[in-house]
Amino acid sequence: MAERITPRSQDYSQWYVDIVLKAKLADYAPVKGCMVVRPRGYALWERIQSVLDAMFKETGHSNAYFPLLIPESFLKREAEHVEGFAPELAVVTHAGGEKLEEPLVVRPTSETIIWSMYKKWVQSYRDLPLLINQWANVVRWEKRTRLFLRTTEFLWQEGHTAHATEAEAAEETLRMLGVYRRFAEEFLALPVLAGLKSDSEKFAGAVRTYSIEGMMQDRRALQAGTSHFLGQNFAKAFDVAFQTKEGGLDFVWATSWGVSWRLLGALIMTHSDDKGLVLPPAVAPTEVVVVPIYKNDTKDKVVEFARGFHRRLREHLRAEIDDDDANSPGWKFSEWELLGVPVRVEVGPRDIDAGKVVLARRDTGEKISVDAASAPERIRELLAEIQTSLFERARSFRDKNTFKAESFEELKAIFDGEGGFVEAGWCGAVECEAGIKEATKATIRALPLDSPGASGSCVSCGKQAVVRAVFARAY
RNA sequence: CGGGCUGUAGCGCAGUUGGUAGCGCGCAUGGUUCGGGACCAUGAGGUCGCCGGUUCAAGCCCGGCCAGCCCGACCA
Repeated sequence: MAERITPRSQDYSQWYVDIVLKAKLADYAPVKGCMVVRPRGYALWERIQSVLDAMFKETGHSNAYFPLLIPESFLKREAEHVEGFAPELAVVTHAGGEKLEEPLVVRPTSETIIWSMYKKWVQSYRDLPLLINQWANVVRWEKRTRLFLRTTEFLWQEGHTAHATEAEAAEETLRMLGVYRRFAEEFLALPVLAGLKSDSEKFAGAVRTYSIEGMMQDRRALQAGTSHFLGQNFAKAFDVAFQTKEGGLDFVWATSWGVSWRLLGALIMTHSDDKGLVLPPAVAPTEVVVVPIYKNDTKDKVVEFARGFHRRLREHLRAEIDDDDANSPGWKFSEWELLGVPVRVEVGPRDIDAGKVVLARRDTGEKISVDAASAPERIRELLAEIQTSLFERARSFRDKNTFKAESFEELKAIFDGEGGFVEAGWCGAVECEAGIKEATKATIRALPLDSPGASGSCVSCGKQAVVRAVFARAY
């Protein structure tokens, strides 16, 4: 039977859920809000991990691991931090058959336990910088969950760095934002807007929060990664001071930054279509699949050829072959499209006789017949083309749906319509930000880093703007 | 935490005025097929979300509970 995917035009949310379930990326777990990542989804996460991890190492970071359970009192040391996270904590009160003296919080993020350790490890400027990342699971008891985008438990990485100077920490914050941006654009083919968060959107306990924001196909924004400049907030809360080179005593300057498996949600909602998943080749666990097409009398010849061809492909590519007898070629075509494999090779008796194979692109559906001998090279070119083309397509969609608004009426009109990213002047007042959210459901996604700065008047109150802000409805 | 919807085979669903459960897909076996989701035959698979009530009899009626998803407010 056709595994029907709800079309995007009919119900975008349901389309997203259908893709996740039917492309076998994940499934609902028995616990509310929790999700099982299936092998096809986990393979994607592993690709993300391996590339990002290499980028972190290149920028001087090392991996470590801190415990899942955090003494409840640690969370309370930083006032804003506890206020921000308290409502969504899972707390262990009993263990080993007894009530615990002090409840243990299942980490919603690891700043507090990490800074409690940094206190032991940092005495001198010679101990700095401390550049540590961890790959971990965290738990946040969210009211409303969505596969990959917001689950009760999720996998992520969190970098936590300690520096001797404010400037160095500020530089680190932006460096890692840059790493995220480059990773999103070059690897995931996601064009992202990099910028500063407004105070109301910043991380609980941060001085400044930066993020990268992608535009999904429904024109809503998705925060795809964050990098926080924490100032000396956590150093003060955990009393992490060090001897400076000059002999003085100073609190350490900090950053933290993270991306989660939410990136998979961003990938899906940016590139996929009504036939299923569409993956950028760089992230696709399988880059190319070979589908032999045969009748009874040609089966041996075709399968043998296809297997040989597959072996050649495997020398340089992540290649699979689907020579399962149970399904027809048409069924296989649809199935591999659903699973998002970027290039499909079709090999039948006609092709073999002509010394050709057919290459089918997942992103455009286009098919070309090429010489079998040069096909592996042609496939590699095609994969590169697909990678570029997906990025360009997404960027062009985003640019087409990015607007400037000079007045509240203009801004409102855009969000009364299809929405998108709207750049507008902002005076910096929380009342104006809240008023716009009230009227349009759009929030400030970012104050763009490459923005020309203040110009014109605030889109809400009309006073002199201090920054240009990008508004959008967000996930 | 509000609003909506839904719990019946692995999945999607039907089940009439209450009468003791069925369809499609999938799955298993065998055979025929195979260039865009093939077909035939045979077969396996169910404490109808849970508890209680009404009744000779409950998937269906009544009461309560639980769970899940989707939509909002809050968040990666």
